[in-house]
Amino acid sequence: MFMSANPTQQQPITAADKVFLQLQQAIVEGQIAAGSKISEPELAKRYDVSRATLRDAISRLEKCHLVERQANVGARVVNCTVEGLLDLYITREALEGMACRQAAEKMSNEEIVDMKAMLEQHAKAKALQDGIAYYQEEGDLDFHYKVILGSHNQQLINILCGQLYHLLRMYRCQFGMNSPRASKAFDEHSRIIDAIADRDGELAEILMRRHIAASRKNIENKIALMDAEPEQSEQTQLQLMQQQAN
Amino acid sequence: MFMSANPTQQQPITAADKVFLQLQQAIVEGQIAAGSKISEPELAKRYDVSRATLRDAISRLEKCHLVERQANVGARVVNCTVEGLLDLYITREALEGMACRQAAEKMSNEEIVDMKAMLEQHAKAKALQDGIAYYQEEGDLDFHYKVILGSHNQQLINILCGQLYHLLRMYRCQFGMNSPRASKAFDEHSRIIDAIADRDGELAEILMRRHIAASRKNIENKIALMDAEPEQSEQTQLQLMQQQAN
DNA sequence: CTTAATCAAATTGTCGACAATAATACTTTA
DNA sequence: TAAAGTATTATTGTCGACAATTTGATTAAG
Repeated sequence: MFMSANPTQQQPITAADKVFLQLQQAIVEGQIAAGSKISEPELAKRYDVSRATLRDAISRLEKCHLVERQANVGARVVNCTVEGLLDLYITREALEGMACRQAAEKMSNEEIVDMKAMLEQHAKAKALQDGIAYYQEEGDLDFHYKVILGSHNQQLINILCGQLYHLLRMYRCQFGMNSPRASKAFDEHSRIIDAIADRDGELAEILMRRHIAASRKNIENKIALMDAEPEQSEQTQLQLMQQQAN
Repeated sequence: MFMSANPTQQQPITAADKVFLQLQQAIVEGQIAAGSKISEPELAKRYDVSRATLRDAISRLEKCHLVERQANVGARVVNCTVEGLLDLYITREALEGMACRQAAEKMSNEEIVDMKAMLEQHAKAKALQDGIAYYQEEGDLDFHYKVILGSHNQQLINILCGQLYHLLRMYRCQFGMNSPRASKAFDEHSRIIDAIADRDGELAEILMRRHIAASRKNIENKIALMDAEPEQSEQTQLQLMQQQAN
């Protein structure tokens, strides 16, 4: 099967690392509800660490924009709003577009060969009609991840892989995005790699921006559709947003 | 005179806030040397706070990419390399370009009027031949700051104002960038505002990207020039990069 | 003399307790 | 009864001390 390495997950060294990773997963998957307050004493007891260690973990969650802290008040998990999701996609369009342009200029030939091989595997899985869910989730992230790394721009890599990546995962989990655009997305990925292989940075950026903008417009359409039929509750609306973005 | 509000500087509430702001300034201005190790016991004594408080301050410095921490080893101030500077400008080009596009779509008419008024003041100061240094430094940052806020995109605002802004200031201080492009930059600012006022997001993005790319190419030219005359020391080379970027 | 191993010192990670601030419950007053 | 003020409780911010790890210095072996 695919090697589904979580791009940003480094193995934990210290105790605060472990708590950070556990909290991160709990927040991304919604076990700790979006918008809920984080109680330091409670979580310190639950994870069996001191408050100092827990605070260290929380400060790292702040770095990935998963929680927001207020002085003398405490930390809250961010709440997933439609505006926040659109803001995130706009930001990704800018950053990943530029990363793609840089990748076309800076990737080594080996890296390009590796990426083509990865896409071949995706194609096989797709043809075999199995592992599609896998491709839809991890496979898509892997592709974007490799392009970002290919930029060889530490600033872009830090922001995209270190910060926005986990927030994106959170939105995908909480809004239940299942991506029926899988086959279309695969073709788009393919053309992007071609542009990179041709060392055509300008085209590579345009294609990546379109690729991400298409997902965003998909979401916007769903929103507009929901606004036209306002008999649904807000909660149901969010659940209806399943099967859409990639 | 101008109201030179530091865009991102919120007034300190807690002790860790004060230490954070002092350390931030010290690092940006080079009083704490780039690349140097941060000794927790030493700085805790110097600023007369406990190590826990100091560690909290350091974790916030990490968020602005001013220091990098390694488990069980400690924190170091980032070192200012030419590659890092170019990476930063590339990232700004992507993010501020998109912010400018969004600003053209989302800014209120009042905001646009305010920004035009600000540019008028810059023009007066420029005509009067005084305050030019001011315009070159704070004025330029104020312009970019207003455009970023105008995007009304919290993600872009957080990344640009909360993180990259201070790193950019650090590079400007340490490389002594004085921006002789002031008058040219002023014209570019002017055209960007026109595009925003016309609600032409596509043009606004293109102009902002060119504006930032021009500064980057200016830097790259200096580098190439220095590589052609390699008799200078690396330290001297960095100092020679004065008078260039905006 | 160089390299490896061992030991000592310093630094980082973690903990529990106290102080300061915010949130809640209660009382008092109009 | 409603509103404002006060007191109580709980949470966050800060501190000093101990444990674990790294760094360097010293010694031993090749």
